[in-house]
Amino acid sequence: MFATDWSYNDITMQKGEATRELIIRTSAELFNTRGYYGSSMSDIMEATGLKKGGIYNHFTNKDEIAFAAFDRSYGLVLKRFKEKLAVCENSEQKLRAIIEVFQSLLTNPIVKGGCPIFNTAVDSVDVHPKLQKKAKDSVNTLLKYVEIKVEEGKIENEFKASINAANFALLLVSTMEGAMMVSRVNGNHVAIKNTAGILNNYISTQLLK
Amino acid sequence: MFATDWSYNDITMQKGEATRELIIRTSAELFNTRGYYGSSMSDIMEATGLKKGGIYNHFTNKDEIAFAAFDRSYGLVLKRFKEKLAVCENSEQKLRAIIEVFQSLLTNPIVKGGCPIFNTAVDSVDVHPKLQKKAKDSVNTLLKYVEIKVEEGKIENEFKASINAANFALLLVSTMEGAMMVSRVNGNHVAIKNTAGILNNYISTQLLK
DNA sequence: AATAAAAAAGACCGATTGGTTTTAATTGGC
DNA sequence: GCCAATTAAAACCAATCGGTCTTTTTTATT
Repeated sequence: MFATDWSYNDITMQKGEATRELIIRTSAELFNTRGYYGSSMSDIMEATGLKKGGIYNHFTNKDEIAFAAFDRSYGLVLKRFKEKLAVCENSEQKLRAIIEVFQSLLTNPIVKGGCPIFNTAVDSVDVHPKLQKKAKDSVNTLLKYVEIKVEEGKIENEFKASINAANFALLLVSTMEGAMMVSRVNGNHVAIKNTAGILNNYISTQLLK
Repeated sequence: MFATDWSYNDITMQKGEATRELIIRTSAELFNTRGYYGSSMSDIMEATGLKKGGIYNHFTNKDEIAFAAFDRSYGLVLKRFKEKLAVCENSEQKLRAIIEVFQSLLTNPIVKGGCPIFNTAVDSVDVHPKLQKKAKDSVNTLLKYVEIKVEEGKIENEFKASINAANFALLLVSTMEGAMMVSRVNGNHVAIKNTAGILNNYISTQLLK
């Protein structure tokens, strides 16, 4: 500890590091709500309160900011999944927790604007290959994560052996993400809430033994 | 008919009208693949082969092009739904046809880039209020369209009376749209195909009496 | 073929884009 | 409290953005 300490989230760091975090945190929200091309360096300057020199002292270009912002958002989403699932006692609870986390991305956002993984995927496809690659990998990691939870439920004899884990994961993720889009464009949480209810019911009637 | 006739899709028109159509048709594809801010006037100039003067002779600004492009795409999507459903003999066939149309938006695109309704919704939310309003209305029209088909199936005694038409419509549309996003970012049709299969199975086991 | 109107090209515009470089201020270890 | 290093501001840059305006070309009518 020194006379001049800088901190965010109780983590002590040097000033430079703190500024870097500020830029990432701020631009993550910009990118997630307005997209890559919808967020200009001027927007980032205004949102952070820094001037161009202050920003480019920490990043070589806009792309690097976008990558760091995505990595942060993606990490936080995965973290929320892991934390919520850690306190579950069985696979049924875990699947319901997954649905709840998706819902929470809108109702209690990690980063304003919904799911940063899918937002980045949609935002980058066909226009930003590098960002698209990152988003693609993340989407598929998320799908695999859910698939494993379903598979575990089958092994534990909670879920019917006949169900296809990969397909159910795809259904769950696609549906929640689609519903988030509907909710976002409508500016309310009706779609995501109803969809969560439908999926929870599907678990009860189709998945459980 | 005159000495100099211009045509597109067997429709005879004046040259001006033909150019206007060309601009709309071309920019609709640009906007659907790259988004509003991802498509510049220069892009539209290059894709149409026209210079700035030629384009602004038909539209007052970029917004008007985007609106016209969206209206066209939206109209074509609705048209495809209506045409495919017109030859169905019952509500079950109609619901399966709806799923097929969603799938076809990727496999046999009306406009390259997937579903123009959802793409525009995601693209415009929080950054382009006017476009967002159009997209929002279209999303909800589409949801209502599906809901009515489900409701009809209940009246015809094909579907269980217990099912919630609005909720099922939301499930179907959200799921197919989410799966389209997964397919797009992965650059293949695996997700949309599998999801269509799951939903068709859902109809068989949950909806039908 | 002449002509008025419509259409398209081309030159131009200020503002903004992402990015660089130079200068000034702050910071942290001694 | 000094000094080097880090950090950030300020000024600057070429390129591109959406858009306007004038001129030229093409079209449609007589």
